Amino acid sequence: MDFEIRFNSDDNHKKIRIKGENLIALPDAYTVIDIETTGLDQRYDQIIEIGAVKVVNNSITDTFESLVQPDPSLVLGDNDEWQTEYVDEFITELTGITNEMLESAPPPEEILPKFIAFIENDTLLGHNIHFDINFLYDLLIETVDHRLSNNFVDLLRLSRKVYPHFENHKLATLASLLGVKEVKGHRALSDCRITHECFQELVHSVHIRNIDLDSLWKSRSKSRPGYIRALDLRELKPEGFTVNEDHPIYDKYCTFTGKLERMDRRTAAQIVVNIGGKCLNSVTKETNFLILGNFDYCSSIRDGKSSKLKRAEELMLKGQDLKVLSEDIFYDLITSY
DNA sequence: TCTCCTCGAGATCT
DNA sequence: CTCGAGGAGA
Repeated sequence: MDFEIRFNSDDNHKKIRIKGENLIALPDAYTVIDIETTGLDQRYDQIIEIGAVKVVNNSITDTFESLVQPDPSLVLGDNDEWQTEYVDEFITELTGITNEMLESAPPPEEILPKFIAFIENDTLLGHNIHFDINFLYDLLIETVDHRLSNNFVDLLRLSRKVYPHFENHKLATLASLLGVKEVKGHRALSDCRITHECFQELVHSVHIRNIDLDSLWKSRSKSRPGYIRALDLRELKPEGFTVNEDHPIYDKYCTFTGKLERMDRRTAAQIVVNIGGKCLNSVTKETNFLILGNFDYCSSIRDGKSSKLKRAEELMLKGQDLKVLSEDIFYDLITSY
C-alpha cells in the first residue's frame, strides 16, 4: 500500500479507502452486512444500526445486530432541551428507529470491536455493498483505527447481469420477483436475511441455467462463450424497399468517424444501406465517403484529426474517389432524392 | 483483432 | 459506482 492520503486541487486532502477486492463469485460461505444510517450522504450522515448474518454451507449459523449511537456533536441540531435529534421523521418512518432508541444505544467504540470479531476475515455480501462498506470503513478507521479490508460480493452487481430483464434491481424488487418474503421494515438484520435469501435464489438460477459467471463480464474474446461481437457495419442488410439507384450514395462505400449528433451510428449506417450504399468499419481503398461526427468528448483529439480522417486525406492525395462529409452535409444527402 | 482509455448515462443505498 | 460505446494503437 503506497499512500493513504492524496492531495487534490479542489479538496484539501481526501482519504483514499483501501478496500478489499470486489469479487465476481458465488461463495457458499460469507457474511451478509447491512447498515441503517441517518441518510444517504457519506460526508454528513452517520450509522445508526449494524446487522450481519454469518453463512456457512449456504446456511445461517450466526447473527449480529445492534443499534449504534451517532456522535451527538455531528447531529443535525438539537431541536430542543430534552432530547437530541439524531434522526428525522423520514428515517423513523422508514426504519422504525426513533430518537429514544438511539439515546440509549451503545456508542461505536463499544460495538465495532464486536462487529470486527464477528465478521473475521469473511467475504462480505451486501446489496449495493459499497454504500455499507464506505460508511463502515470510515467509522472503523476513525474510532478503532481498523482498516476494513475484507473482500466482498455485491448482490446488486450480480443481479443486473443474471436478471437483465428485471425492471429494476432494488432489494425489494428482487425479493418480490424471486419469491423471497419480506418481513418487517427496513432494519439491518432483516435486510441481511432478505439479501441472503435473494443471493441463494440467484445462485440457484445460475446453476439451473448453467451460466458461466465470468463470461457475463469480460471474456469478450471471440473464441469464448458470452462473446458479444462489436457492431460490424458491413453486415447490415437493407430494410424495406427504398433503394434508389440514382442516389449519390448508391453502391458507394461509407465510413463513419466521431460521434454523430442527431442519431447513433448504427441508425445512420442503416439508412445508407437502405438507400443502396454500403458501410465499412474503417477507411480502406474502397471508401468513397467519410462522414465526420464531432470529437468534443475526446480530449486527445478535440481540434485535431482522427486517424480515420488522416488516412482518408492520404488516399485522396493518391487520387481515390473519396469525399469527406460533415454531418450536416450527410443529412442533406440522405434526406434528398 | 485485442487491450486500454475516456466519456456519458443510469441506478442503488438511508 | 457500473457499464457500454467508440477511438487509438499495437
